[in-house]
Amino acid sequence: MYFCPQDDFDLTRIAESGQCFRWEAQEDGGYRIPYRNSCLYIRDTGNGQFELDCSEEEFHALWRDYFDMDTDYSGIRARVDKLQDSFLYCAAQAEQGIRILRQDPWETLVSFIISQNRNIPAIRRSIDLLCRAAGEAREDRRGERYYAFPSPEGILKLGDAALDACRLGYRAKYVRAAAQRAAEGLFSAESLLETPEAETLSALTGLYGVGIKVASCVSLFGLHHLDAFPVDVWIRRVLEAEYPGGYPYELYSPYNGVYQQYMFAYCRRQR
DNA sequence: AGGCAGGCTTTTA
DNA sequence: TAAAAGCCTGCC
Repeated sequence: MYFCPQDDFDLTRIAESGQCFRWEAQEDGGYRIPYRNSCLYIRDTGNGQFELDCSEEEFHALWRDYFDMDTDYSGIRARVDKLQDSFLYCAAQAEQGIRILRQDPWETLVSFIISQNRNIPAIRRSIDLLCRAAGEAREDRRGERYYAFPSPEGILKLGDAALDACRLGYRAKYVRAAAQRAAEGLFSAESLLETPEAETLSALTGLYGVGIKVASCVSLFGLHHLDAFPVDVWIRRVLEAEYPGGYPYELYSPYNGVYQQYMFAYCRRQR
């Protein structure tokens, strides 16, 4: 099918924005995207049209929500005043096309536990190894194999050696602990979607190996709390350099997380 | 109590 | 060799 988005929608900027780690770039410039029980090939044809290999029904049932098509990103960008905050204005202009995906909460939690103190290629590699080791093998619509993200039980079935082979380093014990809590029914990433936003950060930081940064990333990228504002080394530098008098969180609420994402991508592009 | 130094795996540049 | 979408532990 073909899809003509009426709002910001740039696959490459989303893929490189550091919120998702399992999109696979294809030779035709498109991407293969595994999500829940499906796997999508999507490609920008260049005429404002995107080619997808799913049915209209599946698009409306699954992918429209995944791409967060009910949120108005151009409207969110338009809230930034060019004169009042020229830095954020430039960042949002430069990174126009980014959206915050509605990703699976469990996958997002494990992914950002794995992300700590590592660069993006290393994160992607570990997640891929984990999916191959513990995820269910499936076939996409082209008959190519892909792996679902492993359940807590799937991760627990791995022995220490198998988990170490995923190159998680000292994070392996954090991943195992989260899987343990989930398997025991003491924690549910999915249920946080129904939890009041104010309680989610403490619920997440209660997990071994989850600090405020990882919890904020899970809130933003896994629970779609668009006001969550992860502060990592890049954002810390930006806040020091561009907002010496303090960053105006209240002004940009409830979309601080979206603006954070523009700034993050913009800064990394300048490197 | 709350802040800070040191350590942690592995990969990449 | 240093840095990388950090966090835990122990010390003060």
